[in-house]
Amino acid sequence: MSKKDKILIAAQELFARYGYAGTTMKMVAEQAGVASGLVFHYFDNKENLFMVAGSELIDSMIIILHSKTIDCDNGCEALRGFVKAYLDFTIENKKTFPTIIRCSPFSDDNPDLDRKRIGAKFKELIDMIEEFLQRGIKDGSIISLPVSQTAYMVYANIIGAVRTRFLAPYEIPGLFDEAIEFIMRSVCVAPARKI
Amino acid sequence: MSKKDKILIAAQELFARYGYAGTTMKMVAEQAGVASGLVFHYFDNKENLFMVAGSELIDSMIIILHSKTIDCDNGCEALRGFVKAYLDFTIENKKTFPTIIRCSPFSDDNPDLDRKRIGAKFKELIDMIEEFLQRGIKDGSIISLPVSQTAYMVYANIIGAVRTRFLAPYEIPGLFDEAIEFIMRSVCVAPARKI
Amino acid sequence: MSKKDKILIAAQELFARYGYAGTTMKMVAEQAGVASGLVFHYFDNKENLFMVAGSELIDSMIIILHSKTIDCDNGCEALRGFVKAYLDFTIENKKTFPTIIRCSPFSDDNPDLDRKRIGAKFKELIDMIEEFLQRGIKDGSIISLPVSQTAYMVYANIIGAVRTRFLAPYEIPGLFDEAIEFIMRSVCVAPARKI
Amino acid sequence: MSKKDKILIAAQELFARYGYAGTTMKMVAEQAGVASGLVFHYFDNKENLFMVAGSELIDSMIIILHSKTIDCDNGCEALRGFVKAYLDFTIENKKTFPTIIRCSPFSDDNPDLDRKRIGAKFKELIDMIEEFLQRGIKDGSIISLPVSQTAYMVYANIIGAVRTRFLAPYEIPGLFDEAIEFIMRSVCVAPARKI
DNA sequence: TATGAATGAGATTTCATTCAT
DNA sequence: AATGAATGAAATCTCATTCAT
Repeated sequence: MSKKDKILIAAQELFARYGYAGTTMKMVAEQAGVASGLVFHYFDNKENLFMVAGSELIDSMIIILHSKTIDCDNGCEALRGFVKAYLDFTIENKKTFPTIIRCSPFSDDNPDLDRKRIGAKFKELIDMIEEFLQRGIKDGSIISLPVSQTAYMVYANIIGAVRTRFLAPYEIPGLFDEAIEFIMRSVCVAPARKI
Repeated sequence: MSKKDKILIAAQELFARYGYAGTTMKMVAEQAGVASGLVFHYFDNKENLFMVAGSELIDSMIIILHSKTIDCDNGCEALRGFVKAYLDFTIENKKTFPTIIRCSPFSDDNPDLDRKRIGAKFKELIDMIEEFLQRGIKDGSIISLPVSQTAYMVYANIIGAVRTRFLAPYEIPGLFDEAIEFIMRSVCVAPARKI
Repeated sequence: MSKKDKILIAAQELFARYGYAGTTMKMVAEQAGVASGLVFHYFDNKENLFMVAGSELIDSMIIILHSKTIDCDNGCEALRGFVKAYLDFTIENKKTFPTIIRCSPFSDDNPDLDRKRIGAKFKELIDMIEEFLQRGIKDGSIISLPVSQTAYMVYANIIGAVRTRFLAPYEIPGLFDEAIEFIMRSVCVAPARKI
Repeated sequence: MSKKDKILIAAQELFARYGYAGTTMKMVAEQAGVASGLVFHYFDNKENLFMVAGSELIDSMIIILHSKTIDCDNGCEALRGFVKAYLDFTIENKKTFPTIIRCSPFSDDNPDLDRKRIGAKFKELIDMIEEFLQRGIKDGSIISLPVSQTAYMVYANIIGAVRTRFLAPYEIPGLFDEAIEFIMRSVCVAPARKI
């Protein structure tokens, strides 16, 4: 692995564990096994390193989310696939995922950071949800509802579930499964409820 | 107002706007119009000031939430009352509310902070939700569901909605109203759906 | 006991345990059970409090040393009595005695302090020793030696023994007894050695 | 000279003159002609700087003491050589030597400091004295006496003499010479007394 | 590309001291 | 005599960043 990659991975893990302010450039250099100057050589400054570290994680997540929702039968199934894939991704990347939490526009970590670039990527996720909702309403698998606000609420559910699991000290078995059901119940035309 | 109170209010506003790391003790002292030493005289250190600032806000919120849910007809209505009162509170205290976000156990701001004391207060909120769910299931206003996980998910919805409104750069009209409907649809026995 | 006395005793104990820099005026006030302002009311400032605390201890020691050496048969016995009384005093006042160590001109604690007044009292001790030596040389109980330098060396022995016992982490049984013998051997005409 | 060395020398001189509390890291940086951050870069914190400054001085002293006592004819001569070399060292290093006084376990400067590491080095000195005494008793140059306690007392003499010279405001010509004689008289089999 | 010495602004915290009551 | 709120200078320490090599 190149030293540049080592730095990026170190940054992703450290920002995940210690937050933006709690992570120093020296810590990143040490964990990556390089001189501190090299971190600046490749990433210019701390904010940029943080944003690149986050971007890179989100990009890989977005690719997976697309692939997991590409061939779903209807809007409701696509939505379920999206939520499940998202939550699975957080578990599979539990050492680095909190960095995504922290660099998202929903973060409370360092409000001074310029999250425009990353904000756009998160918008992409919201747009995917909106699209699924729209499709579901059309194909009859999702009830009639205001798509824009609901898309944010679906995403808000994911945010909340992920934060509860990753940040809060509460241990709740089956939380992620229940998160999916919670959303489905709210937006999908439940089979049992169909006359 | 006493200087101690001035310090606390300054802290609540500054932590809300700039986060934990972004707020300095000097900023607090200046905004409160006191010497920096006085901040330490009353609050010992930055972490304690942050926790006291957060605690005090949560306490006042909890009192309101209790009063707004005390005489609801059934579990579903109590739950709706709780969620609405919570969201209303955030709007009425928009200058200071983000401090609650930041000192909550769901925060990603400074993972090193000892949030035990405050975590207990948040647990109280979760417990209120759980109790409403239980009551609703018994009185037939809420569908049968796993109360513990669902309580967390209801709270996760609130967290997500509040974060979207307070932290994210997205402007979504009617988001809070929709948040209430989203939750109600997921857990309540909707009149339209009865038989 | 008057509050003024309580403050003085608190100061003597705290300076003994934590040194000049390690003791704060607030600590003194707390241990004495008074408001911090009162410490300043009675003692003006920290340096003065330290000096008064030390002076008072030395004064009481000097009185004892005089009384214990007043009726010795010869110079050698007077010297022995002095050294023994000094060492005994340190043991009987072990909670406060280190304050004498710290405010003495032989201290390395805070070289900026003005020790003139206290230096004079220590000179009194050196003078006592010198007098005993002189008497002993005259009455034949002490060998011929340069009294001035030797007086300092006798005192140096006491200083060293006391520091070893009170400050160093070494536990040496019988050190004080041996200190007396060490001095006696060096300056007295030992009975066994008399032809 | 490297900047690291400059810092160490500045520290040794300043701690010697102003004590631990009286020396600030800024003073050290200024005297060394470097930025304050560099002092922390190399020595982490004030306590460590103090201990390293002291250690380094003691190490060089121990080497000299060994070399000056290596080929003495008997225990008494070795002891005399040790004491003389010790006192000479303090004079030759009078600008820095008080730092050794202050970081020794016999110091009253800042009782909170962790002197374990340095205490071990001082124990080495005590052990040297004990060895000389033992040798002297065996070879007949030193009288029969309890070696352990006496070793401490010999060292106590050195401590006392050095403190009187370096810290006290008393000017006593010939004090160090007399210190040697004082010790010799107390422990050695004086030629004149033989037979 | 790679190192790590070097900088210096700025943060937290401490604490002697003052002063109104 | 007694309190403790209030001040503010100064100390320790951190850390992003630069730069010579």
